[in-house]
Amino acid sequence: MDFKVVEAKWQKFWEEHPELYWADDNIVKKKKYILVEFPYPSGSGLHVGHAFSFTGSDVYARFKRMQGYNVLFPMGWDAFGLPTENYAIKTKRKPQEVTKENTDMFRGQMKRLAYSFDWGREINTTDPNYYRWTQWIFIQLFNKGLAYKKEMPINWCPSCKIGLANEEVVDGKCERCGSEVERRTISQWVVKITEYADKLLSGLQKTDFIDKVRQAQINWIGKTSGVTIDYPIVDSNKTISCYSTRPDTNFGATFVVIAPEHERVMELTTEENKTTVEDYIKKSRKKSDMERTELQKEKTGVFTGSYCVNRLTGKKMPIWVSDFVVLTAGTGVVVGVPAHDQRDYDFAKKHNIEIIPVIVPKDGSNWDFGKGPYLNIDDALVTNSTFLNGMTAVKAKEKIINYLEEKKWGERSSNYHLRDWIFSRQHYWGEPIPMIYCKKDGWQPVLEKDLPIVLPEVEAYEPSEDGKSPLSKIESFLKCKCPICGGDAQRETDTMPNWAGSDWYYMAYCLVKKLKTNIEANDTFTDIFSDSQKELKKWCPVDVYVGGDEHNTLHLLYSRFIYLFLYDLGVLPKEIPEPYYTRISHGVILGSDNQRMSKSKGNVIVPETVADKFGVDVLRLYLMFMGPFEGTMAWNENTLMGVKRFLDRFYLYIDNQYNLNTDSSISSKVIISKTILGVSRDMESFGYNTAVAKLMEAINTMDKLGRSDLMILIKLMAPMAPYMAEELWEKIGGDGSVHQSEWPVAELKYLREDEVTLPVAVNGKVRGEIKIKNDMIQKIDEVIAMAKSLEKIKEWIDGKTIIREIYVSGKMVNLVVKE
RNA sequence: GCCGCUGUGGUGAAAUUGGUAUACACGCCAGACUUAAAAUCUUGUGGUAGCAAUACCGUGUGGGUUCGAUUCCCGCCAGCGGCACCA
Repeated sequence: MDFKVVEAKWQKFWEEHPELYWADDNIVKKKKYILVEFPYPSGSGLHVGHAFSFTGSDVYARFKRMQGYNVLFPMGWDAFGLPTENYAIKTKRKPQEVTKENTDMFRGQMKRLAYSFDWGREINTTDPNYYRWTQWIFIQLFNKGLAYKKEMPINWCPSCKIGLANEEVVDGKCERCGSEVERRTISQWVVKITEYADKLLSGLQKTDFIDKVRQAQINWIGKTSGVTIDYPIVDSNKTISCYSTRPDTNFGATFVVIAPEHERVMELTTEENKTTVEDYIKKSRKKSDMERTELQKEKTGVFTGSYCVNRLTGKKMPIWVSDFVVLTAGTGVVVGVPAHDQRDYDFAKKHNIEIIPVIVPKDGSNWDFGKGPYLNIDDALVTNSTFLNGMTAVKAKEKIINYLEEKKWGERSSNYHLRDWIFSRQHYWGEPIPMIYCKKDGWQPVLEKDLPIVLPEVEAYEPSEDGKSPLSKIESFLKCKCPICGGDAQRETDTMPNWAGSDWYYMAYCLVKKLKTNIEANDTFTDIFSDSQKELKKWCPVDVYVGGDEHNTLHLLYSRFIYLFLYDLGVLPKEIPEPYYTRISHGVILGSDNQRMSKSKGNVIVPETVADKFGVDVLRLYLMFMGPFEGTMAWNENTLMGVKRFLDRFYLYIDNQYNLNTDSSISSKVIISKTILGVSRDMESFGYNTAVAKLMEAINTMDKLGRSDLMILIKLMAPMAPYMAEELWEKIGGDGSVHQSEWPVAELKYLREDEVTLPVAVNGKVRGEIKIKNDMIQKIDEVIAMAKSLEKIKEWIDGKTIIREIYVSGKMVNLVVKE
């Protein structure tokens, strides 16, 4: 088979028949929404990771279509982002143009690799018709009080010249470029995702994510529960609040520590400590997050001069400042119980603070507090704590929280690892945040009729040292009128983070036809949403969401949040509380040296090159055969050659007999039925490696087949090798496109074998086998008698006593003997 | 430290979820075709012993449950991924 000729032929055919892969909004048929993460269209084209996940998803989509589902399998472009902006700056071109080129390239490559996307639903996050919706969503967040402007210390990447979300900082370095991140204080838009922490947590129960993903989400949200305790400040009528998950140890509290960035630090600092505290704050501000965590053994800190009172014991506790306390965790102030917390212990030791044990081992043994804190919770009893004495730590925690609440000294509360979401980016190539600042009216959202706020075409997009967005230098963009008073006002010049466009793209695919609807005077976006209930109800939730592990926390959480928010807003169908039903995480392909592919290592495999050399079908089949879909596996040219051999053999096998007038032999019929069953089951669970193995086995063991069974084989092959299947389907005279043919169903009569081979074991070790007719399966005594009469078995049981005879119906016989 | 995952031939990996361990593929050995090579095809291929039938051992490791464990339970070892001074 000359794959180049065949590919060209069918590519043309598919191009002329896009309806093959259209999802139908109107037809009454069971639906399947199969979503694969849309790519960032970089200048280097589709890489092998894309090819892998797209092929896996495509095989599933084709399989489901053939099974009679109305399949929605869309594709689009997550096209805002720094690489394009940087590239545009370097080449002095417009990001819009560069994006257009890149998406054209990606689309072409995808079509060549035969992905059966519904191209009628293509979306692009940089299309103003798309991002006006992204902007509209932001306005809804603002209107509900979930988006607010705040002076915030941010993670600043000096190389990208951009503020980064906490999530984008890895090991104190910029996730993209690897430069050391600095701290800067900038006024930023922040989205209160924390308000949805509990809903994001409980909503997980309505999904069927794989455990790994579910756990990742739970850990990321990181809910703990405890109590916020107010400690009165000495010589003041104020209090200071600390969050604690271990109030059961609170009788042992001896000091309080406040984070250096905390707004109340100076208020607590007495005159004589002012200079030392100020010095300390300055020093710790200079430290990057990296340094702060690197130096974790050394618990530095200074005394503020103030004290507060532990009302449980009446003890005066000194208030210290230390950068081991994280401002954004809890209240940013920590109560120190050195006897039962490693960090508190280290701090107390260093600064000579009293250590009071209040938890002891249950078994009465002595703990040497000179060596370290006692951290055990399970086998511990409370002591030295008046009314808590003798209780287990768990019981004491409940009791003390109730007590503190009664006394109004504290309040039961929860804390989350999840942080509010910094939404501002000081860059050009992103969605403009649709807000206006008026001196008189403050921050106001852009009126719906004025959406989208389109990115102006600019000459220079370089980010600047002052950290301001390039848009701030464009007068015509900056200046505007206040939507309330009509007076002079200024536009927000920050743009949105990359996540914004991908937060709701799976919904956009459903209502793609309405995305461009004109907003008339009386129309609103909400109206269009309401008008789209039919489409949303039709397709959502996403049945299978295929993506990479790297998006299991952030993207998945952000987009779930946006969905839950819009759901509460009432614009989404009531019966669909979560956007994604299942999540499949695809594996990673390493270079042939078992290392991550990278240009510097020279181990990059380009899918197009492989397709040029061996054909698309070989590439696709090989990707599916490499190993389990979720696994990490290395590229191996030898295995690829094996797959090529198989495809050649498969083609010849059909080509040699499709016009012979033979009938299938019974044994071949049996193999065909088993293969149908096995391949279908494997495809259902993304077990493509074993699906291919079963097809290989079939070809290896089968003799001549009749026409209808050859057609079945072609169909089974169609999702993975779409070109060859289409070619063979035409040869054999099948109707239309093989991809619209019906998925075969195994014939039960061939699956029912009339003879079963049973292994016979003695003491669990297989020593022989018997063949029994089907109607014998239930006859226990006869089967066991047969087993015992086997010559080979006799050798093992003669002269011994059979103490047990086990017959697992239709499975095996086991005889337990004793000397 | 916390959470999650993985460990099976020379290699990538299977095993219908407790019932013949190593399917399928690569690699390797031998053979056929060829002047030769490549390609293709055929046979063999977990280890040890044996000419052989066969026997014993064998799924990281040590225990346990069971007639029977790659599969379930407990401990350990190694590796991978994520989070981490979160109070």
